[in-house]
Amino acid sequence: MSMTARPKEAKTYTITELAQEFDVTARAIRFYEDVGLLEPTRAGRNRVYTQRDRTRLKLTLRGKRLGLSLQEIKQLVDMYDSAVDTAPQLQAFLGVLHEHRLQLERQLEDIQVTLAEIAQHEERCRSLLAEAQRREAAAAPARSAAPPATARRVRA
Amino acid sequence: MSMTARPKEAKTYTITELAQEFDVTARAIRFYEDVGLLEPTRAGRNRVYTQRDRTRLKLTLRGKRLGLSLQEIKQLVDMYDSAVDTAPQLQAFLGVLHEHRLQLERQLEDIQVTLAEIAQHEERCRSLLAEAQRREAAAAPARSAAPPATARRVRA
DNA sequence: ATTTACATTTACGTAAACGTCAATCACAGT
DNA sequence: ACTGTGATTGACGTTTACGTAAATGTAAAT
Repeated sequence: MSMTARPKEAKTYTITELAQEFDVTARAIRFYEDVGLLEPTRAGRNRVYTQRDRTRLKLTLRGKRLGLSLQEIKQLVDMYDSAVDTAPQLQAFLGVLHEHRLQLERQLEDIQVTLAEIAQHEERCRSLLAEAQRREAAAAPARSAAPPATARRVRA
Repeated sequence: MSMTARPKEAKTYTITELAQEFDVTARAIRFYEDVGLLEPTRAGRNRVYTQRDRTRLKLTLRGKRLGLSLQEIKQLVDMYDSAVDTAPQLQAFLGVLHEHRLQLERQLEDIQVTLAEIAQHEERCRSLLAEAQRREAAAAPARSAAPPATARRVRA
């Protein structure tokens, strides 16, 4: 029986593994540790990241894509896996969640508006392009074997 | 007849008007001018913003909410109201639009995933809250006239 | 003619989020 | 024992996006 599977020990990651998986630099990952977002253990000198760290890194990068600061991300992530049980704590948590949701909903609106605008631009662009190609066809009549240079520069 | 309406001259804005309308500082607006996002004319020393400037400012702030840098915003906004007519230009434009759309779609996914997670957190939170309130009711029996202090701290 | 109240310009300051060395350390291969 | 190869640790540098303070101008109110 092969012994490659070790169910006892939870899967861990090195810094380069995480860096490659999420396409960030090791420097960035260490920086996230300085900020308090990650808390890897050590194997001698080297960092060892747990599954929890991996998840928090993932959430961190998602937060960044959404335009949050590392501090904001830390607040949220910390809340998300901290144990709250008293009523005031829970109320505060709900308040933060509500705020976060409102912000995301505003952002969602921004995105949808922008996507609609992009669709319009694309449409206009394609019609202008068709027109330009008609002009070109009229200017360079009857040459189907060797296509014009500019037309070849079109990317797929 | 009142002469407050002057259809000849297009509506313009002062820097403070725009600052108030969009809730940003005048400093920020001037900074956007340094970057090349706005090009107000002058009335003597003072800046005069056209409708076009207002629109570009609006787009700028929306871009910021989406996490774009001012440089990225400038590229996009410049493209959007620049006149392109040659085929290669149009192709390049379409390429940029495509990239922008891909990024927005990724962001939209991030947002939807996060909103779903928030909904879960809220649900769990409310159930824990209900439980906490049951515990509290058991600990402080029969006191409906003067509600307990902690329960009063709950925000609307 | 002052005072008041903004708007502008110039310039330095700053917080965030890393990048970029340089030096040290540790271990694997030869 | 020597030599990479890669991780770590300072420490300083950089870019972005303004904030903030000081000096100046200027139009309006008293």
